[in-house]
Amino acid sequence: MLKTHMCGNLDSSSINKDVTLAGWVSRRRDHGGLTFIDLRDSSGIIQIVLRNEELNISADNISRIRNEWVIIVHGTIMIRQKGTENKKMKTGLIELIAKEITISNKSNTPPFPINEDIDIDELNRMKYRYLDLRRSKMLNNLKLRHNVTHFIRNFLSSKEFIEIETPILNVATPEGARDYLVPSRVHPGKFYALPQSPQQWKQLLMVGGFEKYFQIARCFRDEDLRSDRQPEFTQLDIEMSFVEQEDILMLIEELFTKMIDKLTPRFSIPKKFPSITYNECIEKYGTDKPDLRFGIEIHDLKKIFLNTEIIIFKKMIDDKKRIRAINIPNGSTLSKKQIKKYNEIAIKYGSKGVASISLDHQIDINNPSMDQVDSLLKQFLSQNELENLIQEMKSEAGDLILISADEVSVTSNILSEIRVLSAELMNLIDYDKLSFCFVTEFPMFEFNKLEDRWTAMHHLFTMPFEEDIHLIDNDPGQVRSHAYDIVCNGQEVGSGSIRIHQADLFLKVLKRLDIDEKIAYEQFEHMIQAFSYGAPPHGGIAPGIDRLVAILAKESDIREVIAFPKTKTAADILTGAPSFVDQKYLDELQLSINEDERQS
RNA sequence: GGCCCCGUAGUGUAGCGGUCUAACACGCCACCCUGUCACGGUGGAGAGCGUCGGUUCGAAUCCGAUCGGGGUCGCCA
Repeated sequence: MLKTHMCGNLDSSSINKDVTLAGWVSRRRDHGGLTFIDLRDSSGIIQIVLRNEELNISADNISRIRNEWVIIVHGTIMIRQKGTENKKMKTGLIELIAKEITISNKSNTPPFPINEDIDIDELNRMKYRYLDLRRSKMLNNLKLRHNVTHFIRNFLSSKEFIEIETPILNVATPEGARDYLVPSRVHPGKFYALPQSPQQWKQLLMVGGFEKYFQIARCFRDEDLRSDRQPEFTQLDIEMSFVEQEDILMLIEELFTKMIDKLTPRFSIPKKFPSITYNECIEKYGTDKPDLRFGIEIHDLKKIFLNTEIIIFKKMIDDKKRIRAINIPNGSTLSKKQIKKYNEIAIKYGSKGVASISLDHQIDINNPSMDQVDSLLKQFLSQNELENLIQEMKSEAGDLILISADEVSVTSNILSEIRVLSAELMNLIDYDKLSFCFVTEFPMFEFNKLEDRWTAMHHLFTMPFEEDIHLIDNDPGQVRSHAYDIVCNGQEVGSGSIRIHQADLFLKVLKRLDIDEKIAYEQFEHMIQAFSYGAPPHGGIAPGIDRLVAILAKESDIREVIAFPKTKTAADILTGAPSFVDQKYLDELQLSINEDERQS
């Protein structure tokens, strides 16, 4: 090794030791005959003291050293002179008195500051990602990511799981997300698909008798991106045989609580992760990924407004639509502008708006006076309705009630978004809290309006509730499944299910999904076959590593925990991928490109 | 595919119809400085405002298109 120690690992125990350090110049302070260099390596930063007269290189050469140059320094670790200690630095009690310096490599002036924690344009960061990675934030995030995967591997290994790799080149399947395709040279006209997840492989491993499998697996989905979605992402893929849903959930709960306890103890997490059913979740929070760091639950107001004079509500009830509301504590202090923003949210989801009822801070909650209510509905709202409303919403003086009346899914979208927005505005969120929960009993099927058919909500290997199987043919929307999500702070961090392991049930599901029997046999023959050779009951879960690490790193964008992420258009700025390829490759693959589409 | 936001020296921002041949901070270059740690001091260089077109006597500033980045809805079993 060109160095004997790491900068950040040195402390007072090394005083008077001769060491050789190597790294990058993070900052220099040139005082003429005396120069300080903050030397950075992957472990941290230490101050180097350069005295012209004590060095092997000329004063001229010392003054030429610049940020990000790579230097190797030999010298003695000394305690700092009294009064010159730096409490802000981990190594601030000591310093390296340099005797010999080797300049290993010079550096151009970096395109953005490496030694400051400021926001740089994303495009620039991606173009020079290797420099961005030198910044302490990225270093810490990727270290945390390593710690997470390391912990996972140890934890699952200790529970006798074994890690098995599965193929990247797979057969394309019609269901689910759009596949990334890879053309085959040996089979002209045929394509592999990159895995959306190792779903089928892990089930085949269960049939293969490995009762406990895991893999930290790369997955690919060719869909539009978001700050929490990359075209390639990593999931912790877990599958077990002879398990019930509860076994999987308990395993994940133990893994996550122990991991967070060890790696990021500053977070407070529930000892037990609460479980909530999908239906209850939608009723209370309007979403299947609720943020439970704060209250504000959705209430149904139908019974209060059954005989109302408020025409719009009456109409909604007659049309079998819903009237639902949330109560924002102290929300009467919100500005008109904010209320307008709420209405814009409602319009975004295709509704006309939200009705607001603002309660004065002086109002007597047990005997409310209409004079202390501010609302556009006021003249049609009866005293009785007001009282019932306050009681139902458990409102207090100064609160704001927001009512959305529309189809159930529309009110859910609106109220769930307003709920989170309001909690942020009213400072109801404790950002040191990780409110994990499980959402269970997802519907087996959902109707896809675009394709005019039923699709699998989780995936087509999900086990339906035994007692709901008879509904598959006639009332598929009512079939519950053994599919579950793990949710944290309003984000889905993983989902899983107990799987179908019997061929006949699988065929019944495929039929429901209107997948032609012949095609089904072509696409899934291997699964059907496998199920017919003593497939054990099995199930699993797949937490997303990127999202999990982002949450633990307090990052809102998963790109901040991925070394080389892609842009929103799935491009890699650094390397230029995707790119056009030489005609000879296309010829070999027997592919031709529509020239109209080809631009440079 | 729809909607929205952003694009000014190397970096981060200001300027939002004439006072802008564009300002500030950091960085950069030169010189000075032996205890600094966001070192300090003196001096200096560096952009014509993503691109194209339009409106106007006059455009970083207004309008349109386009490119790039980001957000969001759809989509993401």
